[in-house]
Amino acid sequence: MDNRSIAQLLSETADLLEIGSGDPFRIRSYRRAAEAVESTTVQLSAIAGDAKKLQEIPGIGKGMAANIQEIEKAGTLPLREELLVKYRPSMLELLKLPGMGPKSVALFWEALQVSSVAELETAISEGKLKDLPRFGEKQIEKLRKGIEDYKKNSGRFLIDEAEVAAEKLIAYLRTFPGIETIEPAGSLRRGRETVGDLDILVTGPACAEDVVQAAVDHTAAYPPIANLIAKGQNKVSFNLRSGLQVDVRLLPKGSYGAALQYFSGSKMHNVTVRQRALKRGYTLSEYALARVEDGSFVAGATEEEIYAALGLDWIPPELRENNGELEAAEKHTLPFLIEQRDIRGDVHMHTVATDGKNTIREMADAAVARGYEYIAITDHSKNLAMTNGLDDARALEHIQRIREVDAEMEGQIRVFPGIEVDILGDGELDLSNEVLAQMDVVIASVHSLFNQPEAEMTARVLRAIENPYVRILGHPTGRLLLRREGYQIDIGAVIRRAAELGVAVEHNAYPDRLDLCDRDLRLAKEVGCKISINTDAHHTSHMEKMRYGIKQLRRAWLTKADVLNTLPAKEFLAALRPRP
DNA sequence: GCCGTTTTCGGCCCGACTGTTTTCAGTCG
Repeated sequence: MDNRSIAQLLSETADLLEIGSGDPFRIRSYRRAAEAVESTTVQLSAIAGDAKKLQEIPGIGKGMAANIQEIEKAGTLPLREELLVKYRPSMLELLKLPGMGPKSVALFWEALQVSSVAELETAISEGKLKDLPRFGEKQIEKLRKGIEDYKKNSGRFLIDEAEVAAEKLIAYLRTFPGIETIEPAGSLRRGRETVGDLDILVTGPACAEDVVQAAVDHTAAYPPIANLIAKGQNKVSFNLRSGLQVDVRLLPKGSYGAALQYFSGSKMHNVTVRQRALKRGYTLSEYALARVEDGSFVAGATEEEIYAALGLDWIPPELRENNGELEAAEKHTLPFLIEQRDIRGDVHMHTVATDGKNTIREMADAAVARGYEYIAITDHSKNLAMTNGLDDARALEHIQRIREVDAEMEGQIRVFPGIEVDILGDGELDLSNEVLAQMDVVIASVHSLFNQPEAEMTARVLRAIENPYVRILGHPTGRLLLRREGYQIDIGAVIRRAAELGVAVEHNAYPDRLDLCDRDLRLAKEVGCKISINTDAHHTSHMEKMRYGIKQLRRAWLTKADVLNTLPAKEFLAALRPRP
């Protein structure tokens, strides 16, 4: 089993223990172990036979090593199964609702036998929550809203999860002789932040009509399949254990481009493209572009030849949303979208000084390996007590160490001193201006001010960016995909004011964050607000997540020129808001 | 359940916010 799945089992066990109000410290060690498993670079299945090696991972002791061995052997662990008899698996889903913790799940179960989102919804509409302690009007309304938001997103998966699932399947399919090209289509290819299901298109000699059956059988024999939905002539559909639905289509080379175009969507883009085809006497299907009068073949092997036959430049999948991309493709004015390799630095990251997992030096080395020219170390400030946030004195010491590492790197990379300072309830920052003045990169972030009225929330953030030392606004909307809609904030007003002040707004590239949606990013570009894209890395491996954020920027039509950290080190600093 | 020991058990990042209290529990980061 892969590390991610092991981590998930451990973390679910922690949740269940918490619902059963187990020993809080025992619960914490399950969570810590889950985190450790997730972030270790060692593949656990490779060392599962050796309990000593497992225990070398910090957070894994004797008992947890045994648990992991049991998971490898049996696919689950006894404690979890035991708890799932007592409680219901659907309770884990309840925990995902905003404001729902283990205590509330336990309460609803004991008092009302409510164990799922659907049952909770019914209980609310029947007014059964009213008699429960701690649940007044506001709490109930919050839950109602939370369920609504949850239902909007449920059944969708974060882009990185979908991509990992796609990569594994692709590696498996590649082992079959005669399969040459495999590509994900659908919303994954368009770079949507979440995907509903996975569309994989396959071609090669093995997909020719007369021989495709063997390749179809091979696909249907993919070991991780949890539930085979359908196996047809050239299509296999199934669910993975995560619930993600996958459709694999095996197509002859001649129609591969047409299929890729068709299944990449979006729906509205395709409608417009087909209308255009009809106007020119063609008809476009997932098999080919053909003449209307006699059905004769015009194009189909590649997307390029199809778009070209319609008088269009090839359109990057991220732009296929019927937002003017056809007009631009016709006039040859499609933008040169930003690419991963344009990014020269990641300027929001944490170290062991607060809640990061690596040292300053380790982060710097990892950034060198990625080819970056600079990074900024921006640990938390004291208001985030649980992260061991820095106060003025510690922040000053930390800057000193950052400068030392910067010198150690001897120009291989620049390491800028910075801080992610917290915005307090009154819009003030929790470190002194004297200290902030020492930092190259001051990111002001909202962290813990949920459930404020929108006007209040917006006023606080606007107040915070008036502080002349603030150079970047960190996770400006605070949204967490699939879990919560985000802070209630007038992001338009914030972006406009940031533009006036010269404060950059951050797009957090981490897949469950992806702070700004494409609408916000387009607005930022429109009003001249500077944008910086960062991963908020708490571990060297997190820097990899940059590519998911890049897709969002591309979807918003952004180019290299629109993003601050595509600049070389000196120019980057110079482009930040000038210090007083 | 992990860790670090004064090796055998005690300590384990904690403060802010909210809504419900009438002194606090639950959730969040």
